[in-house]
Amino acid sequence: MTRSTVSTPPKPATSDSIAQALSLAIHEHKIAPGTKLGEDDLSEIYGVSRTVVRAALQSLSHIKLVDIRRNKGASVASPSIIEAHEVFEARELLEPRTARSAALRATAADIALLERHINDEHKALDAADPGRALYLSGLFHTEIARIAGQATIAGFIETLIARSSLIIALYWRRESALCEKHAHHALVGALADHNEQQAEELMRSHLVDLHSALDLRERHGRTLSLKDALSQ
Amino acid sequence: MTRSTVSTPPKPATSDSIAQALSLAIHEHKIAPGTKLGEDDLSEIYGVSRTVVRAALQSLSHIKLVDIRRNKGASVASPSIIEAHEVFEARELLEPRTARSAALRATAADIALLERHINDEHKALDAADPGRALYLSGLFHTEIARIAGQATIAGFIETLIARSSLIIALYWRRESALCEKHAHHALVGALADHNEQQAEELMRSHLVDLHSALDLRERHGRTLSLKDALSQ
DNA sequence: GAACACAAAATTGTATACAATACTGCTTTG
DNA sequence: CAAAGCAGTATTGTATACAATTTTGTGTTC
Repeated sequence: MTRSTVSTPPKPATSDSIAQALSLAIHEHKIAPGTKLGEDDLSEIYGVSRTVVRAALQSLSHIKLVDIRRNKGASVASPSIIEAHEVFEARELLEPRTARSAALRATAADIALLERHINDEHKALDAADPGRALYLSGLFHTEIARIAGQATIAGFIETLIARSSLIIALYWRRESALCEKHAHHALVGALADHNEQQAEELMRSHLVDLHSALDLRERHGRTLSLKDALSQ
Repeated sequence: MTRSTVSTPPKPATSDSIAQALSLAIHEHKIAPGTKLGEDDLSEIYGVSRTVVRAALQSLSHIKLVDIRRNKGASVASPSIIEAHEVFEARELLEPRTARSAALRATAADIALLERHINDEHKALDAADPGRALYLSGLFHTEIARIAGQATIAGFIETLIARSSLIIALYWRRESALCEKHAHHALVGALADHNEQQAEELMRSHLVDLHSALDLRERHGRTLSLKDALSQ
């Protein structure tokens, strides 16, 4: 996006930039849950010492995006079925309320921004880049939390959405025809109209739809934990 | 508590143990908001290198207990009035729901544990140790979140309670006669009876009481941000 | 041939050394 | 005398070196 020259410019990567790059890659499903994140590999990739890589990994582990086990190193987290339920239940608790607040406070600029987000999302889908579409979809939710003006809760939601990305990578059912484009569009409409009740209700049903589009049966649970235990 | 011998035993402190020790000290108001947390000082105190101290500080900064600014080091966070409101609004959103879930799931052992907590709280108050009483009071809330069985939300609440401790240190009004002992006791009663509605309502009013016992007027805001800007 | 034991390699945890930045106090100057 | 400039000190940021632990591969034994 920034510079499309041949090689990456020798920009001094900071721990934050590395965390963000990894976070983006995870969001876009470029790195699968369970993938080992070796410190030496990353330090070579980003041209910094392990010190700063470790800081980035620690940062990501605090939001449960990566899993650090002592003397075992870091790997992309793979949430269990229980955790998956918890994350979506938390979202169903927080986000409808947040959408209501956002409906109260949304300005014309906010609405325009959200519509641009949706537009980008469609473009990513048309470009057959579902990873980026998923990332933008998460950004849409984050943006609503920001509009609501509750930075604390917005922070929580941000981590929940990050974890949702992992959950979707693990448990998404192909069969379920997801058409959240409409859901997002309707939500923006409610926000633009300052219709609090509708915004809250649309957000709730949207999240319930997402939640039920996951395959969170037990059988997978066993497979997952075995695979998890084996994965390096 | 552990060993009351003369000097501290040469136990190898880990980054987690340091973070917990600092967290406890902040909870108990042994360290005031704004206090500088120099890396060299801490590394000497705990007998480890700055590496592990930095990890501990980073960990605490992620839950907003300490504030790290580049090239400026770490200091105990001092939440603004806006942040204070946000924290309590978030608590008022999360905790009543959590209390409801806890009322459903609380076992006899849970109730006994909570009653022991309240007892300890009273003992700390009698021993004229309000810092410890405050810490135990926070632990009471954390425990309820744990009983509710939603680890994700419980984690959020834990960070909110930690930040509440800072907020209370900054904005508590002496005048307000706090008698939350009764509130906690009544809450345990509702949990023991599995009375969801009452538990939710008691928690909500308890939090509203706490919130309104803070002095969050603007005038302090200016004083605070000035002091904040000056405090190294 | 399978299982165990042990040695070698790789990886993470911690400490230390060096570089960069911010802070302090003095001197100088108007 | 106030204010700005400058040198010295202190503190943080990063890289590297070493220690500890885990993993891997090989050889031995039953």
